[in-house]
Amino acid sequence: MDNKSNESSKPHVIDSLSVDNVVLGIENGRLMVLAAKYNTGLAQGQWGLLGGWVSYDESIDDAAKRILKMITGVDDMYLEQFRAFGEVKRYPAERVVTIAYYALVRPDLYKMMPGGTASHVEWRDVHKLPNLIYDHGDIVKALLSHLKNKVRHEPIGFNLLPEKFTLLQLQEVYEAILDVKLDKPNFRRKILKMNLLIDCEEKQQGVMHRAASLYRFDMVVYQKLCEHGFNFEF
Amino acid sequence: MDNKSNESSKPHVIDSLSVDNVVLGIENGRLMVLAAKYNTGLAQGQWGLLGGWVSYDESIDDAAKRILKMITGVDDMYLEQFRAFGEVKRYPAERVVTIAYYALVRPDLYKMMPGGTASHVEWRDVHKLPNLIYDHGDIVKALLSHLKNKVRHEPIGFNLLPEKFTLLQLQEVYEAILDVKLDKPNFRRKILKMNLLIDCEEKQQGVMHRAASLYRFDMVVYQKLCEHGFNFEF
DNA sequence: TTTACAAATTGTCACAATGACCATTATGAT
DNA sequence: ATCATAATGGTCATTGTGACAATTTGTAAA
Repeated sequence: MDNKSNESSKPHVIDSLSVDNVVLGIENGRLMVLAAKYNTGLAQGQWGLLGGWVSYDESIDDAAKRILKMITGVDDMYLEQFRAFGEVKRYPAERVVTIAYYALVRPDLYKMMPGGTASHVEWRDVHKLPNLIYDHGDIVKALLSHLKNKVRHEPIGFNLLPEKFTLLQLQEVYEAILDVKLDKPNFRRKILKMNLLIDCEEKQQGVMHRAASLYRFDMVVYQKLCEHGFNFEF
Repeated sequence: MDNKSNESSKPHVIDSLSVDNVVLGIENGRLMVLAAKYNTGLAQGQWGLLGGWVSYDESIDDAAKRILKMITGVDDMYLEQFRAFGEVKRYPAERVVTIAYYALVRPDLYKMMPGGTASHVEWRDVHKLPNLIYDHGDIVKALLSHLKNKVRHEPIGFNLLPEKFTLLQLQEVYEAILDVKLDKPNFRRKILKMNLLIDCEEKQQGVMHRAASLYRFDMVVYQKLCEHGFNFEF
């Protein structure tokens, strides 16, 4: 967030430029976002995205990573730039442009260790968000709509699912993001035909019905599809 | 561009934040980009994109428009944000993050009136660009690759073609951006089937062969497809 | 041990979309 | 009239799609 605290680290930050990270994950088939409760500055006591100032001597990509780590303790998350938000009044105290980044991850994989400007960090259902500071609500909304689009042209799931997963789990990722119900047999047929998945020759464990086969992504194909795109209408 | 001149308009600009516009158009089936030759500041005498500083009291979108107008005299161009470029050393003199915008237009429609920091403005073939200042070459390259992708999911052409155009002209737009040859009958079939075009019931004039029918975009469908996307594999 | 259930998986079928072509038509120029 | 050049129309085999019905497999209750 654009939290300008009173300590004067002035020469080291660009005080008109911040970064805000939107970390998304799926829990029980619901799309969740990581929110931070701030304990200093303008945003004190309020919820917002995982943001902070860009330092003078780091790239914006590095700033996003550093800030994510500072707030959550998490180190190894792949962030992608979404876009800049630059309305004049978006930040109340002064003029601040922010660059939004996002990540798609598995909530269970990361242990949050809140630090820096945030006192808590929590997963929240994207459809039941509290009011967020500044324009962070708009950022989330814009990102969700961006993702709905993106999902149709690029494979996703690699970061959202465990290494080995069932077809239904993958389907649920799509359903959570697109917010629709899909036909199981047809989903299976289409996704299998694109050669993106490798059969692990293993079965799901501990379910009280017929166990599903486990699959993993073929990373070579995955990369290629990410670059060249494909069509996923459903 | 990120041209920090020596006049001190200091309190009015965010001196770590610039905007760079990439204006693209098609001329004789070739994709062209608008380049400016600067006459002040660090970039003096060199070619670059259409850039400048973001003022303290204008949104970044407004800054992009203002700067475009300052450099080219052109007022009514639709700009869309591409993304931010924020490597530490991208600008030599100090730390500057830039936000790239782009437009797709008809070159013949705009009369350039160079002004502000630029002495000339010229259309250049994107595949035969001179060396551009800073990371402007990278920005163009990244944008072209972004467009190749975008074109497959959203209709384009509205700003690139005259109001009334032939199917071949539209096909040439796709060919210029995708840098491939397409099959004429198949292109026709596919594009017509999506209900995006309205037959003007008019023929092309002044060609020395069978005249083609003229079409125009159905703006309602066009908007809808822009939002919801579609599949354009070819 | 049978039965009921839940979900995975396989299969079918009519229909639409695609890619690679070939064929026909229109029009100015020679 | 004939030619050159594109526009436009059509064929056809193949593949992809959506809507389902049918079958299989594993757990758990009767």
